[in-house]
Amino acid sequence: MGRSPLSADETGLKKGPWLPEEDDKLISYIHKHGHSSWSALPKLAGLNRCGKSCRLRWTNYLRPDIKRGKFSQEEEETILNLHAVLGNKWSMIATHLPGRTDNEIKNFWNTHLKKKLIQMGFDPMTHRPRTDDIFSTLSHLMSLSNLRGLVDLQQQVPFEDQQGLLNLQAEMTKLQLLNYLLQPPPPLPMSSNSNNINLNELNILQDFNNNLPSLKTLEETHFSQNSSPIWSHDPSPLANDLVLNQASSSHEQEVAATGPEDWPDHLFDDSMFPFQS
DNA sequence: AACTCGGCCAACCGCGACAAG
DNA sequence: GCTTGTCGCGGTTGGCCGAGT
Repeated sequence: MGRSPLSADETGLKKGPWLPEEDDKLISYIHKHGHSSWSALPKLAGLNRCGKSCRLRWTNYLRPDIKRGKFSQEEEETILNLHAVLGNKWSMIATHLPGRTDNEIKNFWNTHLKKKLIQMGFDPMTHRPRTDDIFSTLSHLMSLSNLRGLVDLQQQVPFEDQQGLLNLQAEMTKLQLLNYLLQPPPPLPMSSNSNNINLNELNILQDFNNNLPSLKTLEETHFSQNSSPIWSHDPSPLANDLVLNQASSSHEQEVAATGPEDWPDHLFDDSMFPFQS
């Protein structure tokens, strides 16, 4: 894994850091002939490297339009915003940052931005407050509203409070399903060409990201309105759409399209409720 | 001065997508 | 439809370098 310490592999091709002479050969060849075939290029250019290595060296380092130096605040914000929508699609993010390579952005993300988000208490993959924090904050809600203990609990509360309890449970279950569908980072609903994200789908994701109520809002709303459904606060109707969009299989779509009361038991297994154990 | 540690980045690997035969 | 070759992407890591002890 990673860069081999060896200078050449079993095929006799050189590996490891590039020498200035090699760079010169590659640049000179590409300036004269272009790079229509990377696999054929090394031989034609007189390089003892594999085509893959040449392509990487050119695209990540030698290309004339590469911008060097620190990322600006604007670039940093662009990366954060795009990552929130696209996830680890570095090449797609790079298309929005002229002069920056996917590798450079990936490195910047892994060494700076990811740590920054973690320090701020955000999950770097979902850009939401850390899941464990969510669960610790809401655990007291769930202790009042144990989905699997619904019947028992219902028998212990006055009849007039039961509808509120049901509402809360339904909405918490929805939140759980959403969380389930969003983690790991949402698989993008791609069109046939994986490099061309469907703009409508992108807009839905962006809108959802912008409109998803924060945990604080959810909690405040719930406590102020007591038993009102948490998701009724959502100013956007996109939450339900997103659940449907994130459901990649027909079965998931079927589940998402129905109400929590219709969802199958396997959605409520222990893995869905880490805060209960 | 010598050593350790951690951050950073260039470059490698594996894999999936795609095209051609 | 299957196989093979090529390309591009994302994840990973070796090694350099500066800061700290």
